[in-house]
Amino acid sequence: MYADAAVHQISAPLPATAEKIRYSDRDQRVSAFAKQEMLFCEGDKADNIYEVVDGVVSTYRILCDGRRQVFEFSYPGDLVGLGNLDAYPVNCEAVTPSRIRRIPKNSFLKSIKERPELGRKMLEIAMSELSAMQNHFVLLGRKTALEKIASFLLDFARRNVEPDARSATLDLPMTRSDIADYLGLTVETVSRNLTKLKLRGVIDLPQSANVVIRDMFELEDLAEGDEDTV
Amino acid sequence: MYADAAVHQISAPLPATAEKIRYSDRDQRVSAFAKQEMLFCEGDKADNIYEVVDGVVSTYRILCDGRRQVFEFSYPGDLVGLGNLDAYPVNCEAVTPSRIRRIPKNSFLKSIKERPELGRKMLEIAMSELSAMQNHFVLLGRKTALEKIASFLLDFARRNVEPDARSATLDLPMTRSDIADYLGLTVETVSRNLTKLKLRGVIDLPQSANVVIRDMFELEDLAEGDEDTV
DNA sequence: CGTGAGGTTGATCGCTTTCAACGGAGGTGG
DNA sequence: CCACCTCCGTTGAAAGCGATCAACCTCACG
Repeated sequence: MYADAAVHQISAPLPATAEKIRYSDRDQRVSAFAKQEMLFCEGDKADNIYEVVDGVVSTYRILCDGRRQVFEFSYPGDLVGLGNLDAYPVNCEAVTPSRIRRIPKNSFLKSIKERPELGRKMLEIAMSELSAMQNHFVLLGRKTALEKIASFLLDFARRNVEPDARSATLDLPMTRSDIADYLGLTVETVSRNLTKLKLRGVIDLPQSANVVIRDMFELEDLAEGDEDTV
Repeated sequence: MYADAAVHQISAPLPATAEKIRYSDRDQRVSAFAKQEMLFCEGDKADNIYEVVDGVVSTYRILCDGRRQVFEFSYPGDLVGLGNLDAYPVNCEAVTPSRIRRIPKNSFLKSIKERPELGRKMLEIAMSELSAMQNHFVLLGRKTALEKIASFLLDFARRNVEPDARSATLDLPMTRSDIADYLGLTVETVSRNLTKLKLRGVIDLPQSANVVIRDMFELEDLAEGDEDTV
């Protein structure tokens, strides 16, 4: 459902790239992670890069007093753990039971060195990652709680349904706490604003993990703060 | 002062790279921009990349209702306008009078294609950019106003003074409004918290653009929210 | 059936925003 | 050269949004 790689091109142009990376021992390196199991921790030696084969993982950092910021959710085809530091600067854990391919950083770098076009592809990916992050800066810095929730649902919907759909059914793999820490809110505020959207008739919430977007366009308006005409 | 390229290695490993890019018409492409003059606007055709030779520029986006989010300040040696989109997704304007080198995107891409090691260098830069952005996510999503201000001053100080200095004098090139929009605050809140830091004796404010950090370590504590022991 | 984690809702608090007034610095024109 | 004006920054008062604290609900699981 949410992990449907087939409809996952928009914000994750990685599959094509990842597919080009062929290792002799490629499939032995895929292993399973339970929900909430760590792929790696902040400070661990950054020897590997990970490709999400199936499931969802989150990347986050925790401040000394417990505050947490989730940086991104990664979906099948996405790579995590990339970076030029010796140690991972972030934590990474499975949000759902996942299958993850471990790619030794050395061989990854070697591949890039051997095939410049691969490096350019990676650069392209990094760039589009950068521009995707700009949207999130706007969200964190300038949007209200309601706008954040609307934007989040919309982003999630866009990777799972055809672009011009007017409605959508989503199965959110992450908890309210994950969402809150991704949007810079508390769980209570996330919950309250989901309820608010439901009362306004923009979405439906058959179950807590199941969101039905009734009107995509209205949600888009709310996400941009265009108005409050509901 | 703030534009001292010599002490500008930490967050901008670009000079070395930029220096490797030699064009026959290299110096003809440097032009001057007045304060607040736009280098390019959101939606403009992204034909050029710009290197800050001297001065400071800001990159930002504005929502339809006027809310603004500044993504970054770029300093001498930094490149702006990179990206794989046809149109710039952001606005870019000079914060101070600046000298800017325009680099046609074509020739830039050609250079990368011709010299793979340049592409790898760029990838490295993009990566470290990504990890720098993570710090800003934490700041925007989880830090209080005081922590944001402290973090901002600290970041700015780190690019202008030797790493182990206990105090520092800064000349902030940007306005309170720029700072506010960078930190996701209002000008009033920025002003109030600078005053608060001053009253606590952590900083001094001889003039509004001039900040003296009296105790770097204390500022670091405040930036991380370690405590409020002042 | 009991238990515990995740989710929702209510009441209250407090930080940041908003609205408003004022002060100072720089620039322009009389 | 000075008066004026405008922009930027600061400060005060009040409002509002999201956080906090707390209770309760729901559901999966042992």
